[in-house]
Amino acid sequence: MHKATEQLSVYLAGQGLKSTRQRDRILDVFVSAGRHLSAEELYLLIRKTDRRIGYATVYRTLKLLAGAGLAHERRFEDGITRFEYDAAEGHHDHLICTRCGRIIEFENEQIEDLQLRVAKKNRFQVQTHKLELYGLCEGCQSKKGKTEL
Amino acid sequence: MHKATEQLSVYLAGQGLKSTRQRDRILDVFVSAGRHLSAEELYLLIRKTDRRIGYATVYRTLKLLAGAGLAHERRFEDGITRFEYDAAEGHHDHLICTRCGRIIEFENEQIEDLQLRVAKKNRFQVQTHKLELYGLCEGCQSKKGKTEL
DNA sequence: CTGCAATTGAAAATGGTTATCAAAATCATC
DNA sequence: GATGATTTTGATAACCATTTTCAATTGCAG
Ligand SMILES: [Mn+2]
Ligand SMILES: [Mn+2]
Ligand SMILES: [Zn+2]
Ligand SMILES: [Zn+2]
Repeated sequence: MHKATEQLSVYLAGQGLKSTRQRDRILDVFVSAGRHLSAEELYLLIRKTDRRIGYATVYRTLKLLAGAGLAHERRFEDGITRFEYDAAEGHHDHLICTRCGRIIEFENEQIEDLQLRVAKKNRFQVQTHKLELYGLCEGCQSKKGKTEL
Repeated sequence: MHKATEQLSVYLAGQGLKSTRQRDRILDVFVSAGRHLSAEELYLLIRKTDRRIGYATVYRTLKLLAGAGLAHERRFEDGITRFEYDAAEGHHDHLICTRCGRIIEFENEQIEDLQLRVAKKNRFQVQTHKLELYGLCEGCQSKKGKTEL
Protein backbone atom coordinates (compact mmCIF):
# COMPACT_ATOMS: atom_id res chain seq x y z
CA MET A 1 0.00 0.00 0.00
CA HIS A 2 1.55 3.30 -1.14
CA LYS A 3 1.81 6.32 1.05
CA ALA A 4 -0.99 8.02 -0.90
CA THR A 5 -3.37 5.08 -0.60
CA GLU A 6 -2.67 4.98 3.11
CA GLN A 7 -3.30 8.71 3.41
CA LEU A 8 -6.61 8.39 1.60
CA SER A 9 -7.76 5.56 3.88
CA VAL A 10 -6.99 7.60 6.94
CA TYR A 11 -8.86 10.58 5.51
CA LEU A 12 -11.91 8.53 4.54
CA ALA A 13 -12.07 6.85 7.92
CA GLY A 14 -11.74 10.15 9.70
CA GLN A 15 -14.57 11.65 7.68
CA GLY A 16 -16.89 8.69 8.01
CA LEU A 17 -16.61 8.03 4.27
CA LYS A 18 -16.28 4.68 2.56
CA SER A 19 -13.36 3.09 0.83
CA THR A 20 -14.25 1.89 -2.67
CA ARG A 21 -12.62 0.14 -5.60
CA GLN A 22 -13.18 3.29 -7.69
CA ARG A 23 -11.48 5.63 -5.26
CA ASP A 24 -8.45 3.41 -4.91
CA ARG A 25 -8.20 2.94 -8.66
CA ILE A 26 -8.52 6.65 -9.46
CA LEU A 27 -5.92 7.60 -6.87
CA ASP A 28 -3.54 4.94 -8.11
CA VAL A 29 -3.68 5.98 -11.77
CA PHE A 30 -3.58 9.65 -10.77
CA VAL A 31 -0.42 9.25 -8.68
CA SER A 32 1.24 7.01 -11.25
CA ALA A 33 0.71 9.53 -14.03
CA GLY A 34 2.87 11.99 -12.15
CA ARG A 35 1.70 15.05 -14.03
CA HIS A 36 -1.04 17.66 -14.30
CA LEU A 37 -4.21 15.90 -15.42
CA SER A 38 -7.68 17.06 -16.31
CA ALA A 39 -10.65 14.96 -15.21
CA GLU A 40 -11.12 13.79 -18.77
CA GLU A 41 -7.46 12.82 -19.23
CA LEU A 42 -7.60 10.82 -16.02
CA TYR A 43 -10.88 9.22 -17.00
CA LEU A 44 -9.38 8.08 -20.31
CA LEU A 45 -6.25 6.75 -18.60
CA ILE A 46 -8.31 4.70 -16.19
CA ARG A 47 -10.52 3.44 -18.97
CA LYS A 48 -7.57 1.65 -20.52
CA THR A 49 -7.56 -0.95 -17.76
CA ASP A 50 -10.96 -0.58 -16.14
CA ARG A 51 -14.12 0.24 -18.04
CA ARG A 52 -16.34 0.09 -14.98
CA ILE A 53 -15.68 3.64 -13.83
CA GLY A 54 -18.00 6.55 -14.56
CA TYR A 55 -17.11 10.04 -15.65
CA ALA A 56 -18.86 11.65 -12.69
CA THR A 57 -16.98 9.48 -10.26
CA VAL A 58 -13.66 10.74 -11.59
CA TYR A 59 -14.79 14.35 -11.12
CA ARG A 60 -16.10 13.63 -7.64
CA THR A 61 -13.02 11.75 -6.58
CA LEU A 62 -10.64 14.46 -7.75
CA LYS A 63 -12.54 16.95 -5.62
CA LEU A 64 -12.35 14.50 -2.77
CA LEU A 65 -8.60 14.09 -3.17
CA ALA A 66 -8.20 17.85 -3.17
CA GLY A 67 -10.16 17.98 0.06
CA ALA A 68 -7.93 15.30 1.50
CA GLY A 69 -4.85 17.31 0.60
CA LEU A 70 -3.70 14.70 -1.89
CA ALA A 71 -4.32 16.77 -5.01
CA HIS A 72 -4.05 20.41 -5.97
CA GLU A 73 -6.52 22.04 -8.30
CA ARG A 74 -5.02 24.22 -11.04
CA ARG A 75 -6.81 26.44 -13.52
CA PHE A 76 -4.58 27.77 -16.26
CA GLU A 77 -5.66 30.09 -19.05
CA ASP A 78 -7.23 27.43 -21.27
CA GLY A 79 -10.11 27.16 -18.83
CA ILE A 80 -9.70 23.43 -18.15
CA THR A 81 -9.27 22.42 -14.53
CA ARG A 82 -6.29 20.19 -13.92
CA PHE A 83 -5.13 18.37 -10.82
CA GLU A 84 -1.68 17.40 -9.69
CA TYR A 85 -0.66 14.93 -7.06
CA ASP A 86 0.87 16.68 -4.13
CA ALA A 87 3.15 14.58 -1.99
CA ALA A 88 3.36 17.49 0.42
CA GLU A 89 6.54 18.75 -1.23
CA GLY A 90 5.43 22.32 -0.76
CA HIS A 91 4.26 25.15 -2.93
CA HIS A 92 5.45 25.84 -6.46
CA ASP A 93 4.46 27.98 -9.44
CA HIS A 94 4.37 27.36 -13.18
CA LEU A 95 5.85 28.20 -16.56
CA ILE A 96 3.34 27.17 -19.23
CA CYS A 97 4.20 26.78 -22.89
CA THR A 98 1.49 28.31 -25.05
CA ARG A 99 2.54 26.18 -27.99
CA CYS A 100 2.96 22.62 -26.75
CA GLY A 101 1.33 22.91 -23.34
CA ARG A 102 4.42 21.82 -21.48
CA ILE A 103 4.43 22.79 -17.81
CA ILE A 104 7.61 23.62 -15.93
CA GLU A 105 7.52 24.08 -12.18
CA PHE A 106 9.60 26.43 -10.08
CA GLU A 107 9.97 27.81 -6.61
CA ASN A 108 11.35 31.23 -5.80
CA GLU A 109 11.56 32.31 -2.23
CA GLN A 110 12.43 35.89 -3.11
CA ILE A 111 9.25 36.31 -5.15
CA GLU A 112 7.21 34.80 -2.34
CA ASP A 113 8.71 37.27 0.09
CA LEU A 114 8.01 40.22 -2.16
CA GLN A 115 4.42 39.09 -2.56
CA LEU A 116 3.95 39.18 1.18
CA ARG A 117 5.49 42.60 1.28
CA VAL A 118 3.07 43.86 -1.35
CA ALA A 119 0.18 42.34 0.61
CA LYS A 120 1.33 43.93 3.82
CA LYS A 121 1.60 47.33 2.20
CA ASN A 122 -2.05 46.98 1.16
CA ARG A 123 -3.09 45.58 4.51
CA PHE A 124 -4.18 42.44 2.69
CA GLN A 125 -4.17 39.00 4.31
CA VAL A 126 -3.00 36.45 1.75
CA GLN A 127 -4.65 33.03 1.69
CA THR A 128 -3.33 31.67 -1.60
CA HIS A 129 -1.68 32.97 -4.70
CA LYS A 130 -1.11 32.10 -8.31
CA LEU A 131 1.90 32.96 -10.42
CA GLU A 132 1.98 31.72 -13.98
CA LEU A 133 4.38 32.68 -16.76
CA TYR A 134 3.08 31.99 -20.25
CA GLY A 135 5.35 31.78 -23.26
CA LEU A 136 7.53 29.40 -25.24
CA CYS A 137 9.52 26.55 -23.78
CA GLU A 138 13.00 25.93 -25.09
CA GLY A 139 11.93 23.36 -27.66
CA CYS A 140 9.16 25.54 -29.05
CA GLN A 141 11.17 28.72 -29.52
CA SER A 142 12.80 27.47 -32.71
CA LYS A 143 9.65 26.04 -34.32
CA LYS A 144 7.25 28.19 -36.25
CA GLY A 145 3.44 28.10 -36.17
CA LYS A 146 0.53 29.18 -34.07
CA THR A 147 0.03 28.64 -30.38
CA GLU A 148 -2.07 26.03 -28.68
CA LEU A 149 -3.47 27.96 -25.73
CA MET B 1 -14.94 62.39 -28.65
CA HIS B 2 -12.88 60.73 -25.93
CA LYS B 3 -9.47 59.30 -26.46
CA ALA B 4 -10.89 55.77 -26.32
CA THR B 5 -13.61 56.45 -28.89
CA GLU B 6 -11.02 57.95 -31.16
CA GLN B 7 -8.75 54.95 -30.71
CA LEU B 8 -11.57 52.58 -31.57
CA SER B 9 -12.42 54.48 -34.75
CA VAL B 10 -8.83 54.31 -35.90
CA TYR B 11 -8.71 50.60 -35.16
CA LEU B 12 -11.96 49.86 -36.97
CA ALA B 13 -10.97 51.88 -40.02
CA GLY B 14 -7.59 50.19 -40.16
CA GLN B 15 -9.20 46.74 -40.03
CA GLY B 16 -11.92 47.47 -42.58
CA LEU B 17 -14.55 47.13 -39.86
CA LYS B 18 -17.59 49.31 -39.38
CA SER B 19 -18.41 51.86 -36.77
CA THR B 20 -21.76 51.20 -35.12
CA ARG B 21 -24.01 52.72 -32.49
CA GLN B 22 -23.60 49.53 -30.42
CA ARG B 23 -19.83 49.59 -30.44
CA ASP B 24 -19.66 53.23 -29.44
CA ARG B 25 -22.22 52.73 -26.69
CA ILE B 26 -20.53 49.66 -25.26
CA LEU B 27 -17.13 51.32 -25.22
CA ASP B 28 -18.55 54.42 -23.58
CA VAL B 29 -20.26 52.59 -20.75
CA PHE B 30 -17.28 50.28 -20.35
CA VAL B 31 -14.81 53.15 -19.99
CA SER B 32 -17.12 55.15 -17.72
CA ALA B 33 -17.52 52.24 -15.34
CA GLY B 34 -13.81 52.34 -14.63
CA ARG B 35 -13.58 48.88 -13.13
CA HIS B 36 -13.31 45.20 -13.90
CA LEU B 37 -16.55 44.12 -15.57
CA SER B 38 -17.93 40.83 -16.78
CA ALA B 39 -19.88 40.76 -20.02
CA GLU B 40 -23.09 40.34 -18.08
CA GLU B 41 -22.36 43.24 -15.74
CA LEU B 42 -21.65 45.48 -18.71
CA TYR B 43 -24.76 44.26 -20.52
CA LEU B 44 -26.91 45.15 -17.52
CA LEU B 45 -25.26 48.55 -17.18
CA ILE B 46 -25.95 49.37 -20.81
CA ARG B 47 -29.50 48.11 -20.53
CA LYS B 48 -30.31 50.87 -18.09
CA THR B 49 -30.18 53.48 -20.82
CA ASP B 50 -30.40 51.49 -24.04
CA ARG B 51 -32.50 48.36 -24.42
CA ARG B 52 -31.64 47.88 -28.07
CA ILE B 53 -28.38 46.04 -27.45
CA GLY B 54 -28.02 42.27 -27.52
CA TYR B 55 -26.13 40.03 -25.19
CA ALA B 56 -24.01 38.55 -27.95
CA THR B 57 -22.99 41.97 -29.15
CA VAL B 58 -21.56 42.82 -25.75
CA TYR B 59 -19.51 39.63 -25.77
CA ARG B 60 -18.35 40.25 -29.33
CA THR B 61 -17.48 43.86 -28.69
CA LEU B 62 -15.46 43.12 -25.58
CA LYS B 63 -13.38 40.69 -27.60
CA LEU B 64 -13.02 43.34 -30.26
CA LEU B 65 -11.87 45.91 -27.72
CA ALA B 66 -9.32 43.47 -26.40
CA GLY B 67 -8.05 42.99 -29.93
CA ALA B 68 -7.86 46.74 -30.35
CA GLY B 69 -5.78 47.01 -27.20
CA LEU B 70 -8.52 48.95 -25.40
CA ALA B 71 -9.46 46.23 -22.95
CA HIS B 72 -7.64 43.53 -21.04
CA GLU B 73 -9.19 40.16 -20.45
CA ARG B 74 -8.86 38.80 -16.90
CA ARG B 75 -9.83 35.39 -15.62
CA PHE B 76 -9.73 35.08 -11.85
CA GLU B 77 -10.51 31.97 -9.86
CA ASP B 78 -14.30 32.29 -9.97
CA GLY B 79 -14.26 31.31 -13.64
CA ILE B 80 -15.98 34.44 -14.91
CA THR B 81 -14.12 36.44 -17.53
CA ARG B 82 -13.81 40.12 -16.74
CA PHE B 83 -12.48 43.00 -18.78
CA GLU B 84 -10.85 46.21 -17.71
CA TYR B 85 -10.28 49.34 -19.70
CA ASP B 86 -6.63 49.87 -20.34
CA ALA B 87 -5.61 53.43 -21.03
CA ALA B 88 -2.14 52.12 -21.84
CA GLU B 89 -0.99 52.80 -18.27
CA GLY B 90 1.07 49.68 -18.29
CA HIS B 91 0.99 46.29 -16.68
CA HIS B 92 -0.28 45.55 -13.19
CA ASP B 93 -1.22 42.56 -11.06
CA HIS B 94 -4.03 41.92 -8.58
CA LEU B 95 -4.96 41.31 -4.98
CA ILE B 96 -8.42 39.73 -4.88
CA CYS B 97 -10.59 39.56 -1.80
CA THR B 98 -12.20 36.13 -1.52
CA ARG B 99 -14.95 37.51 0.68
CA CYS B 100 -16.23 40.70 -0.95
CA GLY B 101 -14.64 40.40 -4.38
CA ARG B 102 -12.75 43.66 -4.07
CA ILE B 103 -9.84 43.98 -6.46
CA ILE B 104 -6.69 45.91 -5.57
CA GLU B 105 -4.07 46.56 -8.23
CA PHE B 106 -0.34 46.77 -7.78
CA GLU B 107 2.89 46.98 -9.68
CA ASN B 108 6.18 45.62 -8.45
CA GLU B 109 9.24 45.94 -10.61
CA GLN B 110 11.32 43.67 -8.42
CA ILE B 111 8.89 40.79 -8.83
CA GLU B 112 8.78 41.36 -12.57
CA ASP B 113 12.57 41.21 -12.71
CA LEU B 114 12.70 38.02 -10.69
CA GLN B 115 10.12 36.44 -12.98
CA LEU B 116 12.32 37.12 -15.97
CA ARG B 117 15.27 35.65 -14.12
CA VAL B 118 13.31 32.48 -13.40
CA ALA B 119 12.30 32.28 -17.05
CA LYS B 120 15.85 32.76 -18.23
CA LYS B 121 17.11 30.02 -15.94
CA ASN B 122 14.60 27.68 -17.58
CA ARG B 123 15.37 28.96 -21.09
CA PHE B 124 11.74 30.02 -21.30
CA GLN B 125 10.58 32.96 -23.42
CA VAL B 126 7.86 34.82 -21.54
CA GLN B 127 4.90 36.23 -23.47
CA THR B 128 2.56 37.14 -20.63
CA HIS B 129 2.19 36.38 -16.96
CA LYS B 130 -0.40 36.37 -14.24
CA LEU B 131 0.15 37.08 -10.59
CA GLU B 132 -2.85 37.03 -8.29
CA LEU B 133 -2.90 37.09 -4.50
CA TYR B 134 -6.15 35.82 -2.97
CA GLY B 135 -7.15 36.58 0.56
CA LEU B 136 -8.94 39.12 2.74
CA CYS B 137 -8.94 42.84 2.13
CA GLU B 138 -8.60 45.14 5.11
CA GLY B 139 -12.33 45.61 5.58
CA CYS B 140 -13.07 41.89 5.44
CA GLN B 141 -10.45 40.76 7.94
CA SER B 142 -12.54 41.79 10.92
CA LYS B 143 -15.85 40.39 9.72
CA LYS B 144 -16.80 36.76 10.19
CA GLY B 145 -18.53 34.46 7.71
CA LYS B 146 -17.84 32.44 4.63
CA THR B 147 -16.02 33.52 1.47
CA GLU B 148 -17.53 34.55 -1.80
CA LEU B 149 -15.07 33.06 -4.28
C1' DC C 1 -29.01 56.35 -53.97
C1' DT C 2 -27.43 51.26 -54.55
C1' DG C 3 -25.23 47.13 -53.55
C1' DC C 4 -22.82 44.37 -50.81
C1' DA C 5 -20.12 43.20 -46.98
C1' DA C 6 -20.23 43.75 -42.08
C1' DT C 7 -23.07 43.73 -38.05
C1' DT C 8 -26.72 42.72 -35.10
C1' DG C 9 -30.08 40.22 -31.95
C1' DA C 10 -32.55 36.17 -30.68
C1' DA C 11 -32.08 31.79 -30.13
C1' DA C 12 -29.69 27.45 -30.32
C1' DA C 13 -25.42 25.16 -29.62
C1' DT C 14 -21.22 24.20 -27.12
C1' DG C 15 -18.28 22.28 -23.56
C1' DG C 16 -16.64 21.64 -19.07
C1' DT C 17 -18.58 20.68 -14.83
C1' DT C 18 -22.24 19.59 -11.41
C1' DA C 19 -26.78 17.71 -9.88
C1' DT C 20 -30.16 13.99 -9.89
C1' DC C 21 -31.69 9.58 -8.61
C1' DA C 22 -32.40 4.66 -8.74
C1' DA C 23 -29.42 0.77 -8.19
C1' DA C 24 -25.33 -1.12 -6.02
C1' DA C 25 -21.75 -1.32 -2.57
C1' DT C 26 -19.76 -0.55 2.08
C1' DC C 27 -19.47 -1.54 6.81
C1' DA C 28 -20.97 -1.36 11.84
C1' DT C 29 -23.71 -4.32 14.29
C1' DC C 30 -25.84 -8.43 15.26
C1' DG D 1 -22.25 -14.50 7.61
C1' DA D 2 -26.66 -11.90 7.36
C1' DT D 3 -28.95 -7.35 8.14
C1' DG D 4 -29.83 -2.72 7.15
C1' DA D 5 -28.79 2.18 7.44
C1' DT D 6 -25.82 5.05 4.91
C1' DT D 7 -22.79 6.12 1.29
C1' DT D 8 -21.40 5.68 -3.39
C1' DT D 9 -21.87 4.92 -8.11
C1' DG D 10 -22.98 5.55 -13.15
C1' DA D 11 -25.94 7.19 -16.67
C1' DT D 12 -27.96 11.04 -17.83
C1' DA D 13 -29.93 15.53 -17.45
C1' DA D 14 -29.11 20.07 -15.98
C1' DC D 15 -26.22 24.03 -15.50
C1' DC D 16 -24.09 28.19 -17.03
C1' DA D 17 -20.78 31.18 -19.21
C1' DT D 18 -19.61 31.79 -23.72
C1' DT D 19 -19.83 31.06 -28.76
C1' DT D 20 -22.15 30.13 -32.99
C1' DT D 21 -25.87 30.45 -36.25
C1' DC D 22 -28.55 32.88 -39.45
C1' DA D 23 -32.00 35.92 -41.23
C1' DA D 24 -32.76 40.77 -40.95
C1' DT D 25 -30.58 45.24 -40.56
C1' DT D 26 -27.01 48.62 -41.07
C1' DG D 27 -22.77 51.09 -42.65
C1' DC D 28 -20.41 52.98 -46.21
C1' DA D 29 -17.65 53.00 -50.73
C1' DG D 30 -18.71 54.02 -55.18
MN1 LIG E 1 2.52 21.91 -10.65
MN1 LIG F 1 -6.74 45.38 -13.12
ZN1 LIG G 1 6.52 24.16 -25.76
ZN1 LIG H 1 -13.04 42.14 1.01
